[in-house]
Amino acid sequence: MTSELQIFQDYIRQRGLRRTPEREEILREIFEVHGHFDVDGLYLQLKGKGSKVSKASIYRALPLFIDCGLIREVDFSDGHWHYEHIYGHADHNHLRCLGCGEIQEFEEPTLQLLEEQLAHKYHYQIKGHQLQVYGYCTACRLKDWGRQGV
Amino acid sequence: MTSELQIFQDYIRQRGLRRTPEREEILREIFEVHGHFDVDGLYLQLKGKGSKVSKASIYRALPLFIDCGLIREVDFSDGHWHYEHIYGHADHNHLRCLGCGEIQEFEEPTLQLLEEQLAHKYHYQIKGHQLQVYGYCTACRLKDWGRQGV
DNA sequence: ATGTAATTGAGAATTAATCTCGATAATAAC
DNA sequence: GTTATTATCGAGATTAATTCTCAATTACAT
Repeated sequence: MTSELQIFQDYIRQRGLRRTPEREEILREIFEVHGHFDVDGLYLQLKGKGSKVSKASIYRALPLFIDCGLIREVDFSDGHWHYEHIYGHADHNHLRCLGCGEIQEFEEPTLQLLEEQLAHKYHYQIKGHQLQVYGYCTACRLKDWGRQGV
Repeated sequence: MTSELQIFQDYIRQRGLRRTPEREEILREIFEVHGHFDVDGLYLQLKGKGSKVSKASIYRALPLFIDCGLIREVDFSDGHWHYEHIYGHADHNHLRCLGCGEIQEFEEPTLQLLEEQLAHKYHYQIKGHQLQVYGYCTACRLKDWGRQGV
């Protein structure tokens, strides 16, 4: 059994929830894919493999995976949530092109220090952060003559 | 005339758009309020003052204010966009309590350097960033016994 | 085996945001 | 000032992501 599944099942047991084939199917699919995903894409992928899992179940399962630290929400400011693996992946942030939507991932270890400073200064228990940097990639900068200050 | 209005009118003229009482009303209201706001709150405030401005007009005006650098979108992960002044305010980020929603603002000047590094490394023209740090404030940590790892 | 209560799928409901369209009004040209 | 052009307006319809409802199912404890 993969350790993602193990983590999830420990979480399930600990919370008095139930192991269901649907939840395992969804989790397995998520960890077979690399990179970001969203609800719609995940649903279509599962459907394409003959799965009968409903969107409602996906919407219900994702918060559990988030809660046990396997995945997290990512905001690409395009009207719906995206998600990505946390488990087994180095912490990273996203540089997004406002023109074409391309995503570059980058690491910024100093944010760990920032979290500790903030925890101390404001007496917070920090659970995480989201850093999105946005701008225009070279290709889009050359394309869009109309825009200002480019 | 306030300089926010001046900036907006320069922008309007430059783009061949039109000065309308609705847009000025909305802009004036935004800059009378301090702190964050959202479309619904802004609409109700205007309505409360007897304004006839429609929500559609607010939705249409905000992108203009964003485009000319007066305000920006802020993501509090609660299902809709929030906005805040940029003009006349130091760049800052948000520390949000997952329990009660309290927002602490903090400055982190090193992100300016990070932007420059990213611009160089990935050949991007950086337009801005969003950093949200989230966790639990002292009060919420004491309240929520049920949660884990608190 | 049985009881219970968590979970499911299907579709309705909700909600933020966008779009449509006829009416209005800001600007430019005369 | 008058007129023409067309951006902008308000109201309501539409879209799309997400959540909710509810009856049927099923995981788990006893």
